[in-house]
Amino acid sequence: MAAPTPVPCCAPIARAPLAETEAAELAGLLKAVADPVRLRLLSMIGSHPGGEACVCDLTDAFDLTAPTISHHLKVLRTAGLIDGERRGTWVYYWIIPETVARLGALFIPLAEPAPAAGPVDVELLPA
Amino acid sequence: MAAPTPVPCCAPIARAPLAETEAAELAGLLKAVADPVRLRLLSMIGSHPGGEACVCDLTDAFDLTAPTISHHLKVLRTAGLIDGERRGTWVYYWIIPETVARLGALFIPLAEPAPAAGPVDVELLPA
DNA sequence: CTATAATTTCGACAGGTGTCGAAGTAAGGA
DNA sequence: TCCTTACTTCGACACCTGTCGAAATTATAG
Repeated sequence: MAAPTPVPCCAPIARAPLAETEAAELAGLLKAVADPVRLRLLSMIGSHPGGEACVCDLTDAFDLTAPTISHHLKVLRTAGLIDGERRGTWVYYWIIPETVARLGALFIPLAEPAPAAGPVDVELLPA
Repeated sequence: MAAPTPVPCCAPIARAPLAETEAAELAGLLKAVADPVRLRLLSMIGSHPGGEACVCDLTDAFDLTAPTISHHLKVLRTAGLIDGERRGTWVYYWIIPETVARLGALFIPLAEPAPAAGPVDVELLPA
């Protein structure tokens, strides 16, 4: 089974009208990520060697106080985008890839501009 | 040439630390979409037959006044997510798929849960 | 040319959000 | 035990944002 799917067009968000509750939930997730600092935090955590970063590694990269960084990390954590734990003196955070992928899945237009194998005949929209 | 890429792991956002300017720009895009009403508007426009929708079609689906809907449409348009034009009495809007796809590209973890063909050994993160 | 309908712009206001400094908590070291 | 370091919580404040009603704009119909 390689392609039982009817190869639909467009991103999921453009395929069928979003329900009210679903929209509210997704908007919450998006709000968490719709901030330059949090976007960079997420990126720094995810790209850190080992897949996790200590808060001390993150704070120095910003012109912000520790409470502010802590606040942003809390927002990301509450949204389910990262998780973390204290290990001795330091607190480490890591990305929850499932949640990140959920965001991407909303907007991807079906297939990446990747070396897709298969009968991919992507047309984004008839314009 | 089908795959000169070294098959990287993770979503782009988790691959390398986002630059400050890039983060600011992307956050702007995300802010535009981080609202339940705008998310639904985008979805309704994109899924409308013909790929475009009249404002009159959109307004009725919400418990909001026309000025408010107009405001949200303006936010989406300013962000480059939709465009529109007046045709006679009505104003029509349509999605700009490029911009939507750009959002998705940030978060997709490389390959979809699709029947990927190739030496794909996706592990999102070593947890 | 006036009336009517569709949409946008404008001003105003309540509520949400990012930031800080000060204080609190937790762990390690002298 | 007390001090220092790492991080979080708490209050406060400026600013941004979603919403509305009223008025302006654009186009069609009489």
